[in-house]
Amino acid sequence: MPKVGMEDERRRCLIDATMETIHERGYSEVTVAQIARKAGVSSGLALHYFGSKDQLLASTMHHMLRELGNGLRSRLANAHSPRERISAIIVANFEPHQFRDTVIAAWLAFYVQSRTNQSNRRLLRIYSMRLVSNLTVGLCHFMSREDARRVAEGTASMIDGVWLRQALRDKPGDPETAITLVEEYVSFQIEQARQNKKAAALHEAHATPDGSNTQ
Amino acid sequence: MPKVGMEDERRRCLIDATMETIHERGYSEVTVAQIARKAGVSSGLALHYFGSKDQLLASTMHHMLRELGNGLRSRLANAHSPRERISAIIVANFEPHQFRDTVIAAWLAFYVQSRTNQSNRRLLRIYSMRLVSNLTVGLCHFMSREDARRVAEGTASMIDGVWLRQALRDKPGDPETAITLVEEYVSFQIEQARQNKKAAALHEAHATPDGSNTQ
Amino acid sequence: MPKVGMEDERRRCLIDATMETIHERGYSEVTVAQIARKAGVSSGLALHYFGSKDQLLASTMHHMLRELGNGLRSRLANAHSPRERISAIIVANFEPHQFRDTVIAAWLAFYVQSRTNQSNRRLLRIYSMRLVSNLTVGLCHFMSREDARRVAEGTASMIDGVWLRQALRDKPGDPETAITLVEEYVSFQIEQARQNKKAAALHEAHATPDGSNTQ
Amino acid sequence: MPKVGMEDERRRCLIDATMETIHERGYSEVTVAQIARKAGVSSGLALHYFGSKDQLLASTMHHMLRELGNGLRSRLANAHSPRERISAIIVANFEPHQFRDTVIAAWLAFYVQSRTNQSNRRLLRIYSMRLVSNLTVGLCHFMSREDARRVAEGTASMIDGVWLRQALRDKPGDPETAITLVEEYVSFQIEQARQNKKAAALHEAHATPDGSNTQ
DNA sequence: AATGAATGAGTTTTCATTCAT
DNA sequence: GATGAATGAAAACTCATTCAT
Repeated sequence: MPKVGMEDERRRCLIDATMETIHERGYSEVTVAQIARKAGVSSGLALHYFGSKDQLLASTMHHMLRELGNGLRSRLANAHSPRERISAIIVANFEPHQFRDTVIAAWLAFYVQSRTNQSNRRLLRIYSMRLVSNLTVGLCHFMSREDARRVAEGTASMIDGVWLRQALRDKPGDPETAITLVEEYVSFQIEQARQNKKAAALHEAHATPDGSNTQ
Repeated sequence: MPKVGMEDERRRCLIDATMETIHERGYSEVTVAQIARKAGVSSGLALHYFGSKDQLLASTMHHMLRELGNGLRSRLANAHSPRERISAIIVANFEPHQFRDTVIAAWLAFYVQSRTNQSNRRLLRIYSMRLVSNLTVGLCHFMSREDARRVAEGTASMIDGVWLRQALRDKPGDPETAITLVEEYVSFQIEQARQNKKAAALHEAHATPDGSNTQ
Repeated sequence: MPKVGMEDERRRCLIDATMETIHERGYSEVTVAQIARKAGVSSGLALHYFGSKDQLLASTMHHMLRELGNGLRSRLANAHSPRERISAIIVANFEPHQFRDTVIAAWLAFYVQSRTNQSNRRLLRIYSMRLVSNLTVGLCHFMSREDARRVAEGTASMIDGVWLRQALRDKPGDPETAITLVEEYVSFQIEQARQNKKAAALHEAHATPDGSNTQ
Repeated sequence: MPKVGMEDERRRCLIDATMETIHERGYSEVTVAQIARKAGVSSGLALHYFGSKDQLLASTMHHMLRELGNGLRSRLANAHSPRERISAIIVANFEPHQFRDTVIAAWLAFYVQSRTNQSNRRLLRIYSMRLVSNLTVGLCHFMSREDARRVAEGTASMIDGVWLRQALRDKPGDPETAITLVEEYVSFQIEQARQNKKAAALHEAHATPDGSNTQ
């Protein structure tokens, strides 16, 4: 009994089923038949909607990136200072809906698999660069551009590392703890930058009390 | 062209070929035939030595864990203070031989795949717990056990995250940069703990002006 | 060219093809591809229906046992005396549809192969014990239980032996001749039992001239 | 350490190992490696001695036929009457050395497999025809040639059937019981023939009291 | 002579994809 | 649109056979 407008729901349903199947069996063991069964449709229909297994997988990754992007965008909309923007980015990566085992499993699978899949790789790098770039812009308010880049990279590494380690845990992930861990790293770096600046200014004052600028 | 006594060399050769094939094609696209071709042997021989594709993959993971463990052990042997031991653990994770694209690719593949493979999972968790435990022991010299645990987890996350992100880079990884990033995190945490302790002591002094130390 | 509702016919077709392939090539040379080709389907479909080669072979044996059982049951339904029941059992084993080269070849293959296959062995023993038990019940009307057992075993041996020898013949088997051979054995045994009984009765009469019968 | 005259022993050893392997795994599961391992030699040597797996199997069958033939010949040498010769043939088929599970298993395997192997088939038919022919010659002393053929065939069937059924039993076969079963069949047939002849003679006497012979 | 490492042809099995219904 | 029967290409795996040692 075909219904109008069913298609979008079915597609969504198949994408969810794809993530769950990756979670349950692992990326390399996923079959179209399993996904279709979990989605409650025939394997023929799954292929009909997405064209091929590869395209179904690619669409799933697209979907996940879009969800993450949407979350980030809405978090950023409510951030009104550089520091808040940095936190918004971190929090967006541990949104309860994202930081679930199913999503984590799918996410890592795509992450690793992207190494050898050009089109997925491109997508993921765009996302990843945007993340680092957003962080860098925020951090630039507190430190040199060079340092900001480095700290942004460190922050991104820590976010990704927390995800990766969560994948092997038995207990569901706790966004709070994860956020605290990353926030702490950022805060230390900002504080350190502040102290360095102060020290530099002090040293400056001592070295050139006549007000001449050595830089 | 059978040769006697070649078995160990051949096994090693096949394990290397497995890592390279994972690197080149991705875990889910690996076939025994490709591995065997790269190792310069017939697919029959690969199966003969390892029993099955699964066991070849498992043996490869075993091998990688052992290599990493050996490196860590020899680094620890030369570390003579708690702080040095912490650094030794970090450095061991970015040993030039380990921090190569081929090894990184294989490593991540197994990491993610272990989520759905019980025996691999067990292996990896043992390794992972030992890493965090070693770090915690070292950090306990500078902070409370609770904090040490948290910082050790953060350190491990950052190490894993750096690996993960390196997997998607085009340029070969730079151990120096990676080590610096992680070391900085640890140093900040230790420094922070030192300051907290000092502050606590100061506060204590105020509270008990007679100079007695209750802790 | 998929058709709905074909499954049962296809399964039956594959089972027939299995018997024919065993007949033509011998059990140890049978391949799924040959069976599928003979049945006019792809090897994938054969596996799809039966799960594995082993299960296809097991299903074929099941089918043959069921056919034989059905034949026996319908023959027994029309038998109205102990002697007729014995004959019914014998005739059922040489039903023209069963006593064909193809069926004989498959039958013997399974028989011999069951020696080393636990689940097939169980099936075949159940059938074999039922056959001997049925014969024994019938023969008990003419002789002691002990003799009946022995004669039943002899009858079964002869039936199986006739099948075995037919397998190596060039000419198609002749049910008539086969039945006569086995019937003759049974008739002799029954006749002998009758004579023994009479002799015993006579001897009894001599021993107890008053005519009383102690038996 | 090659020894002169070892070859024959090795060949014999491999043939025994072949029979045992057939017994343990079943004809269709036999591999050269298993046979060689059981014989305590390398698979290369097994092939070196026999040329190929097929030839090793064929040699094993040859060997078994020769053993059976030798046994029969020595039994016949001690038989001094037609009736004794018949018994000798029967007994030879249940010689304790022959009527063992290992030999039975191998024997049946070759029997069934011969259906589709021309050279084995030829061998087996020669043996089988000789058996029936020997029996027929013996039985001709007691009945018409036509009846003798039929009874010989029945006897052979019963012998083969007893072997076949023994293959599926758990308990080791009992030659005594087997021999009794077959002997009984032969005795009945001979006795019956004797009675028929007497009846015919009697009837003859009545019908033609003048002594004329109607053939 | 004897080994067993090595091969590669052949077999089972899986699964994405197609297509008649 | 929707199904799932059917295919066939590709993969894992087995094993007889070869051959350097």
